Amino acid sequence: MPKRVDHEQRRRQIGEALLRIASTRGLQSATMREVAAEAGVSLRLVQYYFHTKEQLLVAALAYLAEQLTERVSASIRALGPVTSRTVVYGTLTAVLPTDEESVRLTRAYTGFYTLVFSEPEMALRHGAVYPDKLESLLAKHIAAAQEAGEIADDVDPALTAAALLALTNGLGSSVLGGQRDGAAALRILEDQLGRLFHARLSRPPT
Amino acid sequence: MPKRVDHEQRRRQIGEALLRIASTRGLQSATMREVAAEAGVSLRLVQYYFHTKEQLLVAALAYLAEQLTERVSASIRALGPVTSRTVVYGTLTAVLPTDEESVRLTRAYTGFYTLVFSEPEMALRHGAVYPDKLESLLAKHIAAAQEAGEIADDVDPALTAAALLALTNGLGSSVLGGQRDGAAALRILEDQLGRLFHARLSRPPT
DNA sequence: CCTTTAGTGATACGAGCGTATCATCAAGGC
DNA sequence: GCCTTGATGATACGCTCGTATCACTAAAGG
Repeated sequence: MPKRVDHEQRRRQIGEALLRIASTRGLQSATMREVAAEAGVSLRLVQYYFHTKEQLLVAALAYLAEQLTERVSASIRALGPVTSRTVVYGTLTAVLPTDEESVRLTRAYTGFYTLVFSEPEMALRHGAVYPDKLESLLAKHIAAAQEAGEIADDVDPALTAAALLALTNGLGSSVLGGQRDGAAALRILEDQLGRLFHARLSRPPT
Repeated sequence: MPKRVDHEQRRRQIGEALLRIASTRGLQSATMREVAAEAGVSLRLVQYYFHTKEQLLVAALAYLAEQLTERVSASIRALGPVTSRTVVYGTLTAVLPTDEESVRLTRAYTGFYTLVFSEPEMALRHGAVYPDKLESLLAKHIAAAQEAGEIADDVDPALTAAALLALTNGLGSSVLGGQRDGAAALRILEDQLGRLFHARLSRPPT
């Protein structure tokens, strides 16, 4: 066999070119030709490694999920010792588009998310319901914090986890839509989180 | 002048055909030809009333906003006497995709919202930042409920209004994405609203 | 009556898209 | 040392899109 090039590296190179386009010009302008130009390769090469555009999208989404989970765990680690509280804070703030990297990730992710609306069949062909895992993870840690007395007893962990995730997604959309900046969104999220944690302490019976 | 047809009615007929497509097959498949077919007219007629597609989109968005505000006020009215509490509840639950009509409206609205991501210049050419007005309205009524003792004093009306709106948008997206159904989303929203209102009463100092 | 003009229809154009085709090149196995 | 086969490049095809063009109709005004 000739040309001993690393296939996986090439696929990554192309896949991340698509992500770069998705996070700047939007996923809808990530055409095969644009991706090829962004990756610095020929159109034929993109077709060679990904027989169809759908395959390319799926691979790129996998790379994106990889980057996202890495960012989330890094954000948790940065908050010091791993507690239920740091996991919840770290997870949600990592997803929120506050700095350049998270804006990039959120923009790309939103592109794929909206793609599901327009092409539901494609979403069915591949499993990948990422947020569901996050939600149960959050619910678990909320319940744990509840047992530790950091969260009021009458809080429903499942409902609250879903609410926090939906809140964060909604805030992210508003940031991307230019309605507010990342700092303002973070303030809103932290207000809600602060109200949830230590609810017993900060809420006197006045 | 010949053919005494009502121009505004014709424009509405075409604009609502676009909305119908946007809420079923998605806004991206609302091409000029599809809209013409859906409205039961020729392509030329669509071009006649809307010189460009952008004009058609803008007009359709105006119709959609009209329908949305009407639904919101109807939802508030249905909750009985108009109080700050019913305004907040009515507004948010009206936006949430729980029944067939709200699913239609939310789907169409989401289509336009995602269009802003891909075509930011178009959003700049026309003002129309609908949610900002809603947010200040909610903040006003939260502050009023606070004065009436229905909401805890340490709640920040502006931050909370933004959070509720973002939460509702996020929940709406999750419903449209098939992550949960409208009833589940409503449960999550009502849990949060119930926790906000009567915070003093339902939160014993235990 | 017939001219003007708003309304309507069928069709064409150029661009961009995903995908397919054809030819070429380089490296190992016999 | 050729020949098989994986890797690469240039180009073409068929489709759909928004938009433009050309011709035709019918009703009001002089």
